Amino acid sequence: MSLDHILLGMLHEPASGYDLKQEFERSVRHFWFAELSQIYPALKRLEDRGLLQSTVVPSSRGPERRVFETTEDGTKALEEWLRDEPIIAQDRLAYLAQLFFMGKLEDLSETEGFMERLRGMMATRLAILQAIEAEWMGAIGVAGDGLTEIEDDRVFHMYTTLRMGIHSLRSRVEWCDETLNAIRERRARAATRDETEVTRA
Amino acid sequence: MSLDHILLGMLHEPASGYDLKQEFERSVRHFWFAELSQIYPALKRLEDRGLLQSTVVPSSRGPERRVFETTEDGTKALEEWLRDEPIIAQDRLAYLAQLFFMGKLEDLSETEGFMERLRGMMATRLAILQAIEAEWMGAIGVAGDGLTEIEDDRVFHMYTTLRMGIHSLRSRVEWCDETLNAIRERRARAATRDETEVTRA
DNA sequence: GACCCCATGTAAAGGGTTACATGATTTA
DNA sequence: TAAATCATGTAACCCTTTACATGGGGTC
Repeated sequence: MSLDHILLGMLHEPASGYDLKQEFERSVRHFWFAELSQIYPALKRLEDRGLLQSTVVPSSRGPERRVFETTEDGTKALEEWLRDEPIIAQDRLAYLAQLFFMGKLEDLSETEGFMERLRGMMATRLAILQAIEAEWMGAIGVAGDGLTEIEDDRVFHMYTTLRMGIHSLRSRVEWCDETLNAIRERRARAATRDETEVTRA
Repeated sequence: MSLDHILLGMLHEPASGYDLKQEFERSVRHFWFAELSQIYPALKRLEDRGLLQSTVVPSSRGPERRVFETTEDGTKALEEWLRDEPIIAQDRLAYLAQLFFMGKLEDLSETEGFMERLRGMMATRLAILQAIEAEWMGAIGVAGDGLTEIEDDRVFHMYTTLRMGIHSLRSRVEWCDETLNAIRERRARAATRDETEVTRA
């Protein structure tokens, strides 16, 4: 299971479930999401299987913390997963399903509105990733091509996943634009046809 | 739930669960996937909720077929869903998670192999979608820009989803290439550095 | 006779979301 | 004193995957 391996990957240094949730939001949010209510039992499972071990430590503020660290078996399991074939899951894109059947509404202005809202959402996400990229590049003091100028190999790997998000969202925005153009052309043509008919009548 | 609505969308004419599975493979496979064992109970649920009704009919070959058709309520439910906001689910891209942590292997050739295999998979999928597009364009006898030349609005809607798949996979392949180039540059640089050190020693 | 396609399902297990419960400390 | 943050969890439900069960008809 991927969540388990992501948790193993994040535990290069000891951390609690709560810490790991923060880390999720900070660093892998663009390709994975997990609720706390999913993380806690996952950590317990991993400990039961001997891939993690935990100790309870008092917290400076708030209740006690259960802090996990990787065992040797945990590291082995992670490396095995990293050497696996690329895991590609089935896409399930509900908004494409909506669009696919939207012809049934027999009103292209519905589709136009839908695509405009979709474009907005995609563009917002793209802007967020680009801001993260800019911030990163600033932090490491890199000006030109991040991919070749990054020193650290670990940072390089992380950065490539951000690049994927940017490529992907850019292509989605482009697709929205292509589609919106086509819709507008179709609507314009339909309007002209109607006018001609009205004039003729 | 989206599966339910996709089934409603597909039932413009009466069909059995088995038929609908074929239809899944034929027409929405690039953005949705469902097992038969998921489709049968889904149809039952929809019938219980009054959005579908079914009749059992004998089959020319094999066992009896349970054929479903939409009710008025079913059509209403579908249209409501179509008028909803675009539904964007959380992406969960396991292969990006693998890549994100792959620096831990401390061997860029592992990453290179991984990215080559990933590129292969993406390119294969892209080729499949492009073949479908070509076939389609041939079938409707359209030569130039499909999006504006398609007559039927329903066909237009379906075609846009195929275009999304093509855009998306093309951008993934491009990202793989960008990443592979960067990896090769890094490896070349590392090799040069090693040589210099060997010469010096 | 073996195998594939037609056709319908159930059952168990895995993975994810939403809601609920609890309670301490810090900040406005 | 109210709200936010720290911190850990459980429970119910929903969706998906995998495995199992059944049996007729046609083809090699």
